[in-house]
Amino acid sequence: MTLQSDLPANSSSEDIAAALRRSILAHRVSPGSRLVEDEVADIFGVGRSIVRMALQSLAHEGLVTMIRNRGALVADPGVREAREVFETRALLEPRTARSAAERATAPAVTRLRHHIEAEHRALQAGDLGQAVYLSGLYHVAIAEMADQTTISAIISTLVSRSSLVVALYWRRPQALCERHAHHALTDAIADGDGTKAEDLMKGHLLDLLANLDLRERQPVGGSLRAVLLRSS
Amino acid sequence: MTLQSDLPANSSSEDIAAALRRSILAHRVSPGSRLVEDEVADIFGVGRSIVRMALQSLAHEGLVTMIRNRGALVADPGVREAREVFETRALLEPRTARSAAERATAPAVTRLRHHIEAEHRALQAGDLGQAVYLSGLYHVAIAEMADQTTISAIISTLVSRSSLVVALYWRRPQALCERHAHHALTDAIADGDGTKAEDLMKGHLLDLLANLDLRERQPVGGSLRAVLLRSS
DNA sequence: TGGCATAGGATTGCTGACAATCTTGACCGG
DNA sequence: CCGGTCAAGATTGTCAGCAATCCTATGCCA
Repeated sequence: MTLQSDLPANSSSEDIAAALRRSILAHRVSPGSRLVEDEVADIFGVGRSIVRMALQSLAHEGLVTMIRNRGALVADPGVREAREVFETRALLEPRTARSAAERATAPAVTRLRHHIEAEHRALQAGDLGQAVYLSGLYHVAIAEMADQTTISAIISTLVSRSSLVVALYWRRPQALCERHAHHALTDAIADGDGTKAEDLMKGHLLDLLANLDLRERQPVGGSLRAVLLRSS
Repeated sequence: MTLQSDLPANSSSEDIAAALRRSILAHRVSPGSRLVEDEVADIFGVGRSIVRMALQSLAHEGLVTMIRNRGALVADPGVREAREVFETRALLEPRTARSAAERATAPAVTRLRHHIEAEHRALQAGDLGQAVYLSGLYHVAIAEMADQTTISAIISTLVSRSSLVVALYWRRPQALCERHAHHALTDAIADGDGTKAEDLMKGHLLDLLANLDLRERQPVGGSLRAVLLRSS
């Protein structure tokens, strides 16, 4: 496991959860990897109880799977969950994009464009994982513009899980569609055109789902033994 | 704090969380009440770590608010959150009801009717809290019929939070509308009429929202001191 | 060789104790 | 009488250690 920790020395469980989350969403640890409590605790320089709390948080978000007496794994969503996550987003995000457009402010739109730029830079630097992570932040930023904390929180976890799904099922290495979709959507929001924003978001999500390769797949990772058994 | 514990002696954190959840949803503990770790631990005969995990679970569900160094309170949603919870349900549940209708099976419909009967009995017994709890289970049962675990889980937490909202903002002591709405909805599902089920669910949720008294309200509960200060 | 039992190591589950923090109530000066 | 300060009690936060559990690998036997 290679987690860059930025050494916050003694940090709270939320700090640890955030650091782990970033690593998972940016695909620096792959789905199915074990997250051993002692190991994580040593990396961040904290006790195991802190790590346990952080892992439980991530488990509630669906980023980590905890199995009793066996520990925590980075979640490894199947095709069914992959589909469900995007279907749920399709129910929530279009309407939310409309609300965001209806109450768009100049600084908020600027923030959206900065998100897109950062994502673009990551792509050009070849860091696909980081780009996916930033792309998720863009969607969360829209949800926050809509000023509905409840929906915003739900979308945030769905976006997180989408990042795992993309790590496992994404078909095309370079997703050029992304950039255009986000640009067009941002323009609609900047114009305050709620209907257009709603439509664009809906199309964008369907597009993402269509670009997944949702064929049944053997669960990846797990123990080394499982990997070797599978390759034989 | 009066929590009936049914004494499962040494139970897991999920058992404790479930017991606490029931007590909260059935309005046996009021929003704003403190949930002291030692106290809960004694009631259920377990250690504090177990209780901590259970409380953290409930916090993630939005039923409990945890404040660092100050402990856990039963959540006390404001009018804004009340509205948002129902708005989110209005986005998710109608479509889910349609799916449920489209794949309805006879035993599942029977289960729905049993839910309604149980709710009815609770109402007649005068246990409004229990009735609200069972009414929530009815909605969750529909979500489960739709066979979408992701949406189902989200709806489940939203329904839980709705129960808190009802405890705080419900306008009319006897909600007769409920029974008719649930009956009609069940009929539509039994007939496999997805469109009708979707419409009925939408109307039902709007109806619920309309029956809330969403005027700004001083936060209830908390410390006794806060209560007394407010009444002066 | 292949299947099965078993010992060893690794990891998690949990408890008790102690430190850190907050609340409460009394005290004191104005 | 009022406001502020401070100590005592209550409660949470964290850690270290031990027990329980599971995985792995070795050895045995057919």
